[in-house]
Amino acid sequence: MAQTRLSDVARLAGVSTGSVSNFLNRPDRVNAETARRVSGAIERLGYVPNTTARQLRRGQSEAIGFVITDISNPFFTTLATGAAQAAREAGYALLLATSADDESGQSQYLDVFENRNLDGVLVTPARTTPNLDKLRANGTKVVLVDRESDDYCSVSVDDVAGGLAATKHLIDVGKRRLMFVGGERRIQQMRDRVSGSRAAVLAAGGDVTLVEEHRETLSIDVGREIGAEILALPPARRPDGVVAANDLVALGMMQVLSGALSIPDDIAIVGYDDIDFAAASLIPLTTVRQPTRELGYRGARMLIAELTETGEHEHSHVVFQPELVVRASTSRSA
Amino acid sequence: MAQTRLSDVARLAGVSTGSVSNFLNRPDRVNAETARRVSGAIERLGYVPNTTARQLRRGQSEAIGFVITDISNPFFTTLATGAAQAAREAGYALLLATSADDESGQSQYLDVFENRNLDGVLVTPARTTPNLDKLRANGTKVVLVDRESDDYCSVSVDDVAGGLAATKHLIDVGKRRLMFVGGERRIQQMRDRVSGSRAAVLAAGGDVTLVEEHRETLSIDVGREIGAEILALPPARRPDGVVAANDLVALGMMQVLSGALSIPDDIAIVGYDDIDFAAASLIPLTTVRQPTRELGYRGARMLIAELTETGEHEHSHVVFQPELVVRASTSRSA
DNA sequence: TTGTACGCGTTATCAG
DNA sequence: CTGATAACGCGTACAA
Repeated sequence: MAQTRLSDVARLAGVSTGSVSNFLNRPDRVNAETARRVSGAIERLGYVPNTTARQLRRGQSEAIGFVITDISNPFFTTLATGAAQAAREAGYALLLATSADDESGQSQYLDVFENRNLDGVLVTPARTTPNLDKLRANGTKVVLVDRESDDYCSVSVDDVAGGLAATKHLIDVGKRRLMFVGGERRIQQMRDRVSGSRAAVLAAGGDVTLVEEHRETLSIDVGREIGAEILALPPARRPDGVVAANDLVALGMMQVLSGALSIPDDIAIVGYDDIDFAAASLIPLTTVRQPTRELGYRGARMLIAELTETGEHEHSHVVFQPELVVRASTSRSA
Repeated sequence: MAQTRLSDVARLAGVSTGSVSNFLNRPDRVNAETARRVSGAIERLGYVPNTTARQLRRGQSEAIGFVITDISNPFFTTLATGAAQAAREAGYALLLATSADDESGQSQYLDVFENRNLDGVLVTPARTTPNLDKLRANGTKVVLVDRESDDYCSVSVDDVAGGLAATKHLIDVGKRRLMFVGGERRIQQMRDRVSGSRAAVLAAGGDVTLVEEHRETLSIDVGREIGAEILALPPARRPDGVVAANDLVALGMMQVLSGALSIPDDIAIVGYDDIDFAAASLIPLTTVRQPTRELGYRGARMLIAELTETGEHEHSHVVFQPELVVRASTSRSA
């Protein structure tokens, strides 16, 4: 496609390639007349610099990656929106990839980026833990989002507090037979939310019970399944309060349950994340709000800071506090 | 940092760089013994080829781009999922970008990719029409998704049929005072849906009326606004049937309306797209289903085909038919 | 079959 | 401030 290159511009402008490059990258080092001519030539030729060559030369891509483990969950896309904004502001490209849980069951996860020599990646909790150390050894910076670790920079939310707040709220509105619906126990995040939930139950004293239900994935469909299971139970054994580990399951459960039971009277439901659809439900969903966009934004900022900083790097950790948003799914007055 | 390179592998294996390269790219041209040693050296060094250099040399990136105009709309993420799968299958990377409607009001749209020398991009309808011709002149292939044009390959859905089906359905269930809620009229897609809707009204004869409401964006919030406006109307002037141009607005409207009116008796609502949340609503939403994932998948396949084909290119166009999915928001029996 | 050498388009260094 | 030139890491003729 006969790409017009730097040297073409130089020739047309009657200057050297060095000057064109300078004009592009350090405009202050080139005199006005030269600048004018170069700029004119670029215009006339419709020249667009070749990023690949620049990358090769500079040894960096000015691009960061973010793999979305579940793109159908608005929580992750909101995270991505925040990250994208930070990237844009800093002149970085954000390479989004969807995690490939392909047929073989093999999750490719970060392999997608293995090759694409990004300057850094944002990593969220997932079933399959990628080999972060290998990535780092290859010179790629890593920042953990919505997850903590001593070995990496991270931005996260206090999940123990979230689980606790959700559960305490149910107890406060008079619920006693509680159920916690969570995801993979392997994910630290899930363990934290559960332990917050347990702590709340413990603090409430003897008459509150908590049963736990864990599923591999937390989707609307899974929510429907669990809802159906609850309906199949004899009424006396049904929970009267549910803490769901994300809004998707909560919404799915609520759909099924609202047909047969009264929400929040017979059964109250708390979700997690506060995705847009939580507030938009016909019975608005009480949920634990995470500063989702902010999470993505700060994570990306942190990553870019690490990329541009000189000298020794010190891992930093930001922990946000979640906020319980009370709506009609747990409270008549909300 | 000190990235291990091809020559390091060559030295350790005791062969030339050419042989290592051959081993990597045309394994058939290298003898077994050499292959063994190269492979061993790669293993030992943890060598990963530098994609940037390869790109520069080969003049292509094996990456395609897709910009999501509204990442908070699951319709687009589903589209992306389909495209991602096709890309993955073909060994391409899919670069997702979120369209930057930044503060300045300037939509950057495809500019994000301008520089990143992708082999091709997938383009969806948007307020700002990017300069596709310029992109193409630069050697980047373009395929339109969910939108048609003679000058580019495209995958789309028959929007006239969709608007018609939705509207006819409302008329069939006895609605007479219809309302169409659409987005920017500049977008061809919107015009098509409206004209389908009008055609249905016309076909129904005299006693059916249709009012149109157009908004710049079609979000849950906008749906709530319009819902509130409807409630503010004197009952006799309220529509009894609404066709919304996407599920988001429909869901937002339904939330507000369901508080004061009976759905579908007082007012029936049809959405568009069939995102997951349409079926998951407490009153499941009747909607016009688009083969969304398939749309993304086919678009990407088409693009990749164009990239790998030799000889003359012939633009191809695939048009899917939408399917009305009847649920409780328009029919008691559903 | 394998090795050598050159070039992809850019940036950075270093004289001038 | 500008120009020449050497890398960046890899792929591929071409020669051996």
